[in-house]
Amino acid sequence: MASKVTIYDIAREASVGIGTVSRVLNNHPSVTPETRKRVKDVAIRLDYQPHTYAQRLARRQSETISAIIPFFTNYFFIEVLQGVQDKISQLGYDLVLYGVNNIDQVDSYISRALQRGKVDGILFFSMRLPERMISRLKETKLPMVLVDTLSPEFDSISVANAEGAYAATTHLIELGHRSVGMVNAQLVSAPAVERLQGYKRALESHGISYSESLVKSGTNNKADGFNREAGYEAIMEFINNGSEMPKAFFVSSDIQAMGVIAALSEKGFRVPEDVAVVGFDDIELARHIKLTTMRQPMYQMGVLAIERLVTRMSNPDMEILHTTFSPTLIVRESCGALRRNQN
Amino acid sequence: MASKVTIYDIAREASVGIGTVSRVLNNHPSVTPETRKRVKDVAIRLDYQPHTYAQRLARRQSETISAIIPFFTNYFFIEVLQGVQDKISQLGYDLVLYGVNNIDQVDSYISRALQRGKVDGILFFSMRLPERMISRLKETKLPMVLVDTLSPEFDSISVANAEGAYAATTHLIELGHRSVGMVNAQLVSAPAVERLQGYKRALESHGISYSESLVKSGTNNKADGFNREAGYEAIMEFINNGSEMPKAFFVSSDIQAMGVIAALSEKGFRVPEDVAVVGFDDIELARHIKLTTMRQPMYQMGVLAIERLVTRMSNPDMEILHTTFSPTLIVRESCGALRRNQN
DNA sequence: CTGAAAGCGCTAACAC
DNA sequence: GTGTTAGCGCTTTCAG
Repeated sequence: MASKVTIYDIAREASVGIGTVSRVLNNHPSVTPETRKRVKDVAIRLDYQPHTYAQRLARRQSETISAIIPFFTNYFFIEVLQGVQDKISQLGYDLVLYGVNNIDQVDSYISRALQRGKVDGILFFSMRLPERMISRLKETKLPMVLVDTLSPEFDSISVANAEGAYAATTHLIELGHRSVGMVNAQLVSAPAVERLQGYKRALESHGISYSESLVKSGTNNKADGFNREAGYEAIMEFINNGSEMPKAFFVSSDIQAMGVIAALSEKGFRVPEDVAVVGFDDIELARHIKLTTMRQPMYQMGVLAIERLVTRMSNPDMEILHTTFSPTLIVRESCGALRRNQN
Repeated sequence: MASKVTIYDIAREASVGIGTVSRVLNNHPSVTPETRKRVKDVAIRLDYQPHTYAQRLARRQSETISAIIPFFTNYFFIEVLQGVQDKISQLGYDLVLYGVNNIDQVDSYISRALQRGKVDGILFFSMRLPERMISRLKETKLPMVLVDTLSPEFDSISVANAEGAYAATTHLIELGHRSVGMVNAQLVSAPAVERLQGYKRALESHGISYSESLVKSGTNNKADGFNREAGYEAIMEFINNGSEMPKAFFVSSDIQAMGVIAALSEKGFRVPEDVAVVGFDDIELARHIKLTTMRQPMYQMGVLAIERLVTRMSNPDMEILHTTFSPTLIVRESCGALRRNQN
């Protein structure tokens, strides 16, 4: 029998008014210890459970946060999501998930999250925020934080792409490489642009001149070029162009690095002996294929995203904050550093 | 300014009662076309949005489904989740996600989902349903469907493990192998038991006698032995035992197969030339490492899970249904079949 | 400190 | 057809 116990039942059994019951249940101070105990006992005996939606309606608060995430970035978001989930349930909030399989769903999900009273805040992941939505979002004043994407109008949590690319490239240079190429994603993507900058800067700081012919992207633009095939194609371009193969590559994502390595070994280049490779992201896969890469603190980013959101909720006029995390270099075998050390 | 428009505002502006407004908004038939239009126009002009929780309270329906999923099965659930999400939003429901990072969270999440009126149904993934929860679940009569796990008391969607194992093993046998071993997970896991059965049955049907010494598990029991290290260890056991290495392996999961292949190549066995391997799951990784495996129709399972749940919701006394999907063999390079064909 | 009463915004049964 | 009214279950004044 589904418990249909309401505060009225408790009030009757405990011979008090519903107001008192409500106070007890919400730990309101002004209740005598005696009545408090009496009410509590009855509540437990009756196995009372509050009706979530009645509370939400009366409190004018949803205790719910929704996350709009692209399912196609898979690896990244799943780890961030774990941080989000842990923090969110620690706070007693609910997480309603809007997983985007198709970019067209974004608008409708935003609209849904915007329904009056529906959620207290939104987390928006990895996608460009549609221009036409910004004003609506601003109007409703619904707190939102962006994760892995940017907009001057909203708080954001992201990763220092340029810095990470700088570190990755520098690592390769310090390993003795003077000829380091880059396999990048499409430049429509902000992270791709930033990672390219970091790469250039690293070259520059080490007195190596930048050569456009050493950076390739592939043509497959699924996920803005952050995909395995694009990595594969990029290497093939080097080969088909007859250009000389660099001795090292910084690749803008691990998943592309997969393709890079496949193409390389298909063409007889050994990694890392002939060509060293460093990726970006540290997806779970990276560990398995022993890829040296830049790790983003994904779980932490999730946790912080919720913390920031909650802060914003209780402090709507707080100045907008953009936080960027520094990725850390994870040295595995694909860069050749370990082997070198052993000698 | 956040729209605070209620049906009262609409009623006033359109000079009708709130009942009529509600009827129009809910497409109730008994309203004149004229008033219907008038009300609709006002609603649009005022940018009216229903208050979700007021509706849920009044309708005694949450239009929400919650999914309790283990985050540690990563690859599998994320694909299933896409099916779940697509179907769920097509039905206009909300998905509240309870991601389990730690098995202890299960009880508390179930309790939360069980809160009066909170959700219309639950999807429970991949984990053993805690015994002590079964009676509570039954009592509340809240519809629930299990995905990738079983209990006689609830509807379930799962994969035909024995059948898949049979197919995988048979494939190896048909490739000419008479000595095929199995690397299995821990037998506390139902899928592991079933996959072992399928393996045995395949041997038997092809007149090959089963030998216990050909199946190993490794000792790492994280995720019930469905992990990379366990696969690695299993192969090492073969080597340390001095037992002869089988020429082919059926491995109970792709992630274990990763470890198997790593161990094999570390010990100088080439895959598939020296040892053929077939996995199970077809996680995304499998494609990258060219692993032959048994594919589970994950997206479809997600879609069906929601369909089943919705059916159960509108038909509580329906007989309990257990659906099993047949996995399909995906031939890639690790089994040696492709190479063979080329000859 | 506590009870009564007035909402929160919507649905649905009931009259006319 | 349409307006009125009574809830849905809880929170929160407002008296006392």
